[in-house]
Amino acid sequence: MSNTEALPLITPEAPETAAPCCPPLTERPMSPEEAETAARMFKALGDPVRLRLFSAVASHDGGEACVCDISDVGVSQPTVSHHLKKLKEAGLLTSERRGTWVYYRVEPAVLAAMGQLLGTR
Amino acid sequence: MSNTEALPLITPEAPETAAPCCPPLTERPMSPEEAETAARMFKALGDPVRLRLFSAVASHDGGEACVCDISDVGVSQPTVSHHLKKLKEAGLLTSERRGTWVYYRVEPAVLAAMGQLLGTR
DNA sequence: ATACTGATTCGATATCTATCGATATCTCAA
DNA sequence: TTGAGATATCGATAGATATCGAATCAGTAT
Repeated sequence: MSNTEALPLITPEAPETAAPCCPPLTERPMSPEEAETAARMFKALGDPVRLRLFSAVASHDGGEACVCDISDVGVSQPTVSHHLKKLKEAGLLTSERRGTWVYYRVEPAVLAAMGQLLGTR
Repeated sequence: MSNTEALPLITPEAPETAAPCCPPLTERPMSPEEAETAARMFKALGDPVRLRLFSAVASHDGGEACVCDISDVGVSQPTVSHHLKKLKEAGLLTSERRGTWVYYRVEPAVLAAMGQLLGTR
């Protein structure tokens, strides 16, 4: 098993039309379901190593980075791989193999969705 | 006895001038220190129960809520208290006792800081 | 094929965390 | 002072998670 399924923070079929998962945190109390969905994202970014990996990808030229470009975060290579998988499972990153290397990129609608959640505008 | 110190996402002395902890995630790779600080926040919101509690406080009239107003999240009273403490330790909430009740409110600079982190604008 | 490099998966482990019931603390009122 | 209601702390526990080395898989080049 372990099919690394992206969890639907935003509708995976049509990321352009991306309806964010939830209204702003401050608008009304979140429902249990909304909280479950949104917490997955926050949790994924709730580890320093993952946050650095995510930031490294997000800030990299062309909006994508090879694992080899970002692995220098002070943990072993399997651990890097583990964290990237978590970010992928949370729907924050996507990956694609091109030849020898695997490239990760930020799922664009996600940042917008999180921003909306925080009520920033 | 465990003084529940707020961690400095923003400078605690002068929340009005609040310099956020970090530049946008997408601007450059975060440093280990920045990641450590920011991850604490995300981690605090990375639990569904905590997210609901936070949202309940944030959306409550007057920007604050008594524990009794928000405890209906499906877990025991000690667990609610535990989660509120975590949110406080992460610098997301503050609390004040008024008579019999304890009121929690959102640390206002925090939402802005998180928004900035996500690069939403 | 064989060898080499990059990346993921596996299996083990130590630590962390969410949860609970019981208990303690605090405040007000009788 | 005694009692009751609201929160917080304590102690225990089951489950999650970050981490590693070893093994494996996937491509490329020799």
